[in-house]
Amino acid sequence: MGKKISIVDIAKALNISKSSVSFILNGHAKEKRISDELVERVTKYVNEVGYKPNSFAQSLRTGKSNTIGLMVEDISNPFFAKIARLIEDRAYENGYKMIYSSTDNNTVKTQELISMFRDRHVDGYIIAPPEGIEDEINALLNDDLPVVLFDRYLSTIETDHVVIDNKSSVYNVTTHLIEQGYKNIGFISFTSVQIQLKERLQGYKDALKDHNMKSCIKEVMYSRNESLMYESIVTFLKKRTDLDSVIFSTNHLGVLGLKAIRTLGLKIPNDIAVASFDDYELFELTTPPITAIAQPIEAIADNIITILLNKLNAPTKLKSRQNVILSTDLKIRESTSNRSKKSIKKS
Amino acid sequence: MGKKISIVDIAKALNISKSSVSFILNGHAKEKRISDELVERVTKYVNEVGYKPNSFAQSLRTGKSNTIGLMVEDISNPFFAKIARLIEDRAYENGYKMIYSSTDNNTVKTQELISMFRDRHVDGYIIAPPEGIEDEINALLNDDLPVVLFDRYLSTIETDHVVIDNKSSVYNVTTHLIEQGYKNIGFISFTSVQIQLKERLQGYKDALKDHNMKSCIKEVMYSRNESLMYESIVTFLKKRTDLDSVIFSTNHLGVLGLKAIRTLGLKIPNDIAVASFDDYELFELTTPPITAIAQPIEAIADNIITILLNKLNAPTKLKSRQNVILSTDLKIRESTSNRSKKSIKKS
DNA sequence: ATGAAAGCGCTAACAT
DNA sequence: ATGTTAGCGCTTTCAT
Repeated sequence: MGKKISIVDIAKALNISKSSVSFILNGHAKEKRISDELVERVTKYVNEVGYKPNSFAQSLRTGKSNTIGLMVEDISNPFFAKIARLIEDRAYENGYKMIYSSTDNNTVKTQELISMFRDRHVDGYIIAPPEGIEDEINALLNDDLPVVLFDRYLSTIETDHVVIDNKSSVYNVTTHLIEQGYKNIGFISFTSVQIQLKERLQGYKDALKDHNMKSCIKEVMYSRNESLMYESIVTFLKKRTDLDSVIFSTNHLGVLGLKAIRTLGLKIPNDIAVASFDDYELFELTTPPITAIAQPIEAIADNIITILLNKLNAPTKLKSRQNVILSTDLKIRESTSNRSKKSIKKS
Repeated sequence: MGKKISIVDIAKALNISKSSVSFILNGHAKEKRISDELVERVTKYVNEVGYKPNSFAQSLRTGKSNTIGLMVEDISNPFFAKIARLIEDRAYENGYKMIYSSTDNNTVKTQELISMFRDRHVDGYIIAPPEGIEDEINALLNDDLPVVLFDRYLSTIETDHVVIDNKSSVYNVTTHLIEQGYKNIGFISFTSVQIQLKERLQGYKDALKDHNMKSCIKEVMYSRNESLMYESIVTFLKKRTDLDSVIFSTNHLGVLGLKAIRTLGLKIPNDIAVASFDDYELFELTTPPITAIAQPIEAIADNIITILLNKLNAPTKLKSRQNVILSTDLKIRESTSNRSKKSIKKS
């Protein structure tokens, strides 16, 4: 079969040494001053027989795998799926393969994953890190492996990362709700010490504080069992009927929240206004459409892969750190439309 | 660094030969009748120093990569993203890594991808094949590489596949619309010879024929440029104001269609009833919720990976073929509710 | 300008 | 029961 042909075979066929073939194949022909005629002959033959180098042998020899490892929370989450797709395209263009995995924000699973990626000699790492993974990341860094974090970073670790301005994004949407006349704004997030969620929460708190309003926070326990989280939101909304609006801190929660609100028969925005982090196709198509904080997905992916490729190609350990903070786009839709008129009707 | 320790190092440290170490590591201790004491000593040491075999050397030697390659149309499409996630979990449980890629239904890109996967000695292939890829698939099969097709199959190729009953699914939803009193049912699909789309179309045609109704079909040209497809749908809907209902043949088209309908200011289901292939979170949350054909995602993923793992572990080329055809679940929602009452009002 | 040869880390057939 | 050894296919140093 085609795959079996090796560099020796082609050396034999052409009656030259395998190292010459290797040099030519790797573009060292010039510096080795190999005759153009030979180069020509080899290239032609290689194309003819469709020779492909054995990547294991190559990697075994060079220690490089031409692979980028991507670890996200959940590859089936639309936000991460889009990012993955964009990065994948750029990586392939640059001759890199991708291998990705979902961490479920589970530290142990992530440790295993990192270990597995290392076994496979992944050349570069792109990670949306869960909590408690500092040591493993540091170990990668110590071994001079390029790592780019995104979506969140680890405050105790100095490495490149691409994130968004979570705090001010939520500050803005909260302010928006306040300006629209909402008085009792709830905030629904996950129980988590992940920095991006903490920042989002802080943005909410800051905005309320600046307006002398009091907060109402619900932290849902993350679970792979959707209905558990859903029930948790339902219970909360049932209890806090005083809320006139609510902000969800992720698209995942936003979707669950919308289901809960629908089940409870609440009307948006009359009974309750809704805004969510992460824009999502769905939010445009609901009735009414949902106000959302849109992350600049293309820019995020673009920054990540650009930084990583740079590090991969860098002469050697240029110890420069790039921390990119991108801003978001608040898409104001009808789910948070002006409350004042309704207030008059209702109260 | 930890990664540098090799089988020779541990042989040296323990003052034994590297083959003994290898045998023990690969579980051949019994058959080689190696003393339990030695086994114990080696395992202990290995754990202590955190030795991990070099996967390239292993693969180079054995020709196995413990990797499964997955090729889907677009990994950021929720249907494929979910499938990928489910398969990934099962694969990891069984010691396999996943590497996946989006084909964009582009034959040339898929050829390159298959070639790349081969270079990497992927052990098994899971593919949602685009048109015109028969030769490459056959080549894989000829080399006794396990291939499982899904979502569609290639009629000229005999290989395992997992698909759903497209024709009767669409037949059913069409019949449902007819029973609800709809008289002018449109069908929007992609211009494509992909078998699953052809079958869906056929289901639609059959249902209309059985009820002596005439069809109205729009085939949208696929493009990575969303707005092109969107415009195409808008134009169609504007022209065919006689339609009282429409079926979209994929979730992608369904979402674009909903946007178009919203833009045109049409009310669902009064102005136009809507049903779509592929259920999707979104379809439950729109107002009204959209009737959809739900694919049994878990079952699909489960069948795929089970078949593949079986082939991977099979003694040797057991030439059994498994063709699984799963049935779908028609989720009837308000977007296709009874037309009779409205007809009275309107006509 | 070209070739010989070492060796990356591992497995397994073949000794002993 | 344990050790020796020959590669897997490639890159690259060193000789010529």
